[in-house]
Amino acid sequence: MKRITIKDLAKHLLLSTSTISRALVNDKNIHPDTKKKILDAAEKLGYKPNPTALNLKYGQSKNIGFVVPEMITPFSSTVLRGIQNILYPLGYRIIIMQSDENPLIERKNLLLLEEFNVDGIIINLCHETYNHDVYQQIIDRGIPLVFFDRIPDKSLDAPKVMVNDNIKASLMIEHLIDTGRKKIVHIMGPSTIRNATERAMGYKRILTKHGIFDPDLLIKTEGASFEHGRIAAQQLLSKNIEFDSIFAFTDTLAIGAMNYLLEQGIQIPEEVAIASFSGTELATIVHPQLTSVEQPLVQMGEVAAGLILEKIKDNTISNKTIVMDAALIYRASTRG
Amino acid sequence: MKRITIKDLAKHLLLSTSTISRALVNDKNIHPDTKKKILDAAEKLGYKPNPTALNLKYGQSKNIGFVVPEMITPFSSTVLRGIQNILYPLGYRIIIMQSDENPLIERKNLLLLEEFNVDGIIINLCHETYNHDVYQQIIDRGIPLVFFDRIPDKSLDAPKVMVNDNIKASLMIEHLIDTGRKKIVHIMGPSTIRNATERAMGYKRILTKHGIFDPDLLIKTEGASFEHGRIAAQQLLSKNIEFDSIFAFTDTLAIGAMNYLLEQGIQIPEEVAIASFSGTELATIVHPQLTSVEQPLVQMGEVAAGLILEKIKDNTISNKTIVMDAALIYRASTRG
DNA sequence: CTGAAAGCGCTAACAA
DNA sequence: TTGTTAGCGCTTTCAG
Repeated sequence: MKRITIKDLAKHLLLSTSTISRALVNDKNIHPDTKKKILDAAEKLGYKPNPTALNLKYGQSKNIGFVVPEMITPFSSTVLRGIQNILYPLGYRIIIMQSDENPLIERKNLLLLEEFNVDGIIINLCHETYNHDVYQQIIDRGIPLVFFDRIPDKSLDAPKVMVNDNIKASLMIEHLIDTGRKKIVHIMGPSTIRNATERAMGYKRILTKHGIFDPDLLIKTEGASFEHGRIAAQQLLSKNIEFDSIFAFTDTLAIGAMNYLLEQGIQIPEEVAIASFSGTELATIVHPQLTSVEQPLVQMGEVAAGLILEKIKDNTISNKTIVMDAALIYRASTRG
Repeated sequence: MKRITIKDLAKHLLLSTSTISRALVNDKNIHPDTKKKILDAAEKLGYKPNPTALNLKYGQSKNIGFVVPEMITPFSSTVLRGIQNILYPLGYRIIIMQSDENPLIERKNLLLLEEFNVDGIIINLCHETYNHDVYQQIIDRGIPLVFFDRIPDKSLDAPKVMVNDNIKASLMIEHLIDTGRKKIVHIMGPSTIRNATERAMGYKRILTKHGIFDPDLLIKTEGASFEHGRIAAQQLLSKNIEFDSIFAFTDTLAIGAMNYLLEQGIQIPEEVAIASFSGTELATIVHPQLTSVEQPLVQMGEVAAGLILEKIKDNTISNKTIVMDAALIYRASTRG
């Protein structure tokens, strides 16, 4: 079942390979009749261009790397959808690497992608500073690197796609206060993640403004999994800390915490309101459904894909940081 | 930032490209000193082999297609992890395509993968029979095609990885009966999916054996999303059908149904016990946690990857169907 | 308008 | 032990 090539067509039609190629690439220097004959034959014999040959010729792999902390939650898969929307029609392939929230694996993944000869990499960090050298190295080697969601600090000059974590977190806290909550816990993600500190800053600022900031209510976690959320809630209860609401760094933390509270017989939202930050479907598949800051994940993917295409076309253009809007969606977990 | 090639090394060291190549591929016909010199230079200049050139040379793309109905739930991402475990170390890239549970998109994806020149495809169907012709065509063209989870009927000769849906469903129903449930609803998936009919058969067989099968308790859905689960639960209530438990085709259906019942103030598991079939993390992130048949997803991925490697190596070997074991995990949703 | 030939990076006969 | 050459599939000068 050998692939049929341009050569086979040439032999079949007693023409040169260059003529065949001309017909196929819509070159003007070809007689319409010849062209038609070739196209018909190509169709009949089931000719398919070999992308590998083109890649070699043009020095591109048409592969884009996509590096994310995990794909278990819908967060990255949703962003991926946006990326695919843009990149697949253009003939790009996307290679996905999961870092398991482990900077060492992230590092390995990045190096592997370089081996794979990708034309660019879109990445959501698992740890802000750990692999700074590798990011810089990749950029220096001329491979476009686009960051989204968890981006590195300003010292790294690269295209970035993000939302305004600080402000959106502030707004969510304002909402909790508006609905009568006073003892607002924040389950903060690891401070090695920029978003975690940004969201925490928004939280702190508003509470301070209202004169109700209490450091005991700020719980820092080691990670952002469901389990970390559970543990945070457990801590709150075991320390006998009084609270009437929780704002969590992510859906996963919020859900983990909520489930633990529910298991302890605590009423959500009557006794404790819960709000999160993400934009994944997870917020709506739990009961009660979660109030949360919803990021436009698909569009973030599309924008990231657009940025990488720009850089692939011309690596010298200056790097944009795109700040996207996120929406506060109020659901049952903060009502009542 | 041009990539450095074998040619650059040759020029640099005043050697021929073949000698360079020999050093790089560990050929024995080379003087140790020369070899060392070359390897050192390669290291120093940052030489990286160009996979595209090799692919062209050997007629392989080292790309494997992975086609799934969706990646929003952790199901496919977990299987993917298993596939990556096996395939990444071997230098394969994995191209992921989501079919959105739409046979037309699945068809398009498959065709696109063919264009992409993949060496093989691992697929979880979104509809059993609709694209039968394309599957056959791909196989006929010599591209190994491995099915997992939702597999096609016997008429298609290809490697398959599955669990024993029928038996495991039966065991779960027995469990519900053992714990005192008598009016057991089954939320069945679309009958265009083989697993759905298999699991439904297990359900029906056991209930019939116990003389308590009631066709009114078998709800067929149009899909397997959370929303479909909600709708099913809604139907049950609006039709005033009495039931004390639900066995759902998937986690998603179970969760959708459970949330609807919870919203209506129905106690889970006191009034209605819920069990599902899947093996994803979803079962443990809801409250109460779901009893379910857990498939060994990572291993399924590893096995599928193994099967495709076998077929890539020798496409003439006969096709195996691997039936994996699944475990019944009892959680809070069926207690009490 | 068409053909011949070179070249993308690499390997593998075949010579030397 | 090393060098020369052809070729993987395709496009693109350069001749004709």
